[in-house]
Amino acid sequence: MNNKSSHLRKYLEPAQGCVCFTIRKSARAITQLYEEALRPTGLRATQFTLLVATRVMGTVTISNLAKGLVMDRTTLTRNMKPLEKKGFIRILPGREDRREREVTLTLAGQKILSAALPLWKTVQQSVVESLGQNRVTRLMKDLSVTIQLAEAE
Amino acid sequence: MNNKSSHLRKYLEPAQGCVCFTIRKSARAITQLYEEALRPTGLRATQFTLLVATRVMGTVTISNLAKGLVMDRTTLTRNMKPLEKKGFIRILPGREDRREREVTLTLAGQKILSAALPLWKTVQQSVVESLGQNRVTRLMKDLSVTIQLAEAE
DNA sequence: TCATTTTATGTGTATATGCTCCTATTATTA
DNA sequence: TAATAATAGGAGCATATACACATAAAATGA
Repeated sequence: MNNKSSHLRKYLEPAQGCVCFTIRKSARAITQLYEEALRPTGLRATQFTLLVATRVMGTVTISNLAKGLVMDRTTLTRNMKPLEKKGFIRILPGREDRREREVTLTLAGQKILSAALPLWKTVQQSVVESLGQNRVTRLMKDLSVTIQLAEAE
Repeated sequence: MNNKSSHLRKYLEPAQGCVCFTIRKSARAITQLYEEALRPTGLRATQFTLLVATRVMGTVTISNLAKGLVMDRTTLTRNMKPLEKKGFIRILPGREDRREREVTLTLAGQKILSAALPLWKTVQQSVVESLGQNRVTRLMKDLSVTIQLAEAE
């Protein structure tokens, strides 16, 4: 046994068994598929998510939206920038509380979202078919528990 | 039913059922836990991963390492920069093939890795305990299948 | 051998991520 | 009510991510 492999055993577990690494790797992998599918719209995976979330939540503040996305508040602010620049969302000062900033989907935002929806549906169905509905359902549940772990902090 | 919610139904599935969104959200959440744990070492989650991978693979080229990590080659090149700057890895031109660049762990890299290992172990065990070993095992398997989906491209 | 192709890598650009420190506004309390 | 605390948000900084394009070197083929 040479010097290189003498203590390798120690590092096989953090290499292969690390929950963080595996989830991050999977995030990179799955993002490839969705971004490939959304490319005709010019939307990134995150951007599609933000538009959908804004659509579902209606007019919403930065912090509330960030909580729902388990995303840092400052990250969300910056992620909104490209969408605002393209005119898909509008950010206005809160009327009741002037500290707040209210995010709203514009008409252009609704249009791009409508265009993106069938593309999302296609790749989503493709992924569900490849993985199998049972595995997807199970995976989503298990990931939800993982997410709650961080939310509990 | 007002105008706002009239077609909301369409967007509940992409909001709650999107595999990409859920995995990415989970990646953000779990990364918080591991980076919090690794903070005393000054290593980010990705950096710890890169050091471990380099340790396990021994001297390795950028492209081969990128394949193993399911990470874009150019992403890996840039991710290596902070580690190189801190002296944890060394990148040298390939001796046989001068196009290649060989990544090696330095002594300082081995030291920081040794220091980080128990911190990783603690947070990993904590996560496994919180999620339950069964769920973790299942989750890792399901995520592996997801990763293979992108590798098949 | 020399032209062509393939391979390994880097750069420019844009977005994604979150921590620390800062300001403005609202809420609380002495 | 005035001082203080709490809250919402932004800016600076560093890292993470990957596509398009460019370069250098090795492999291939006529």
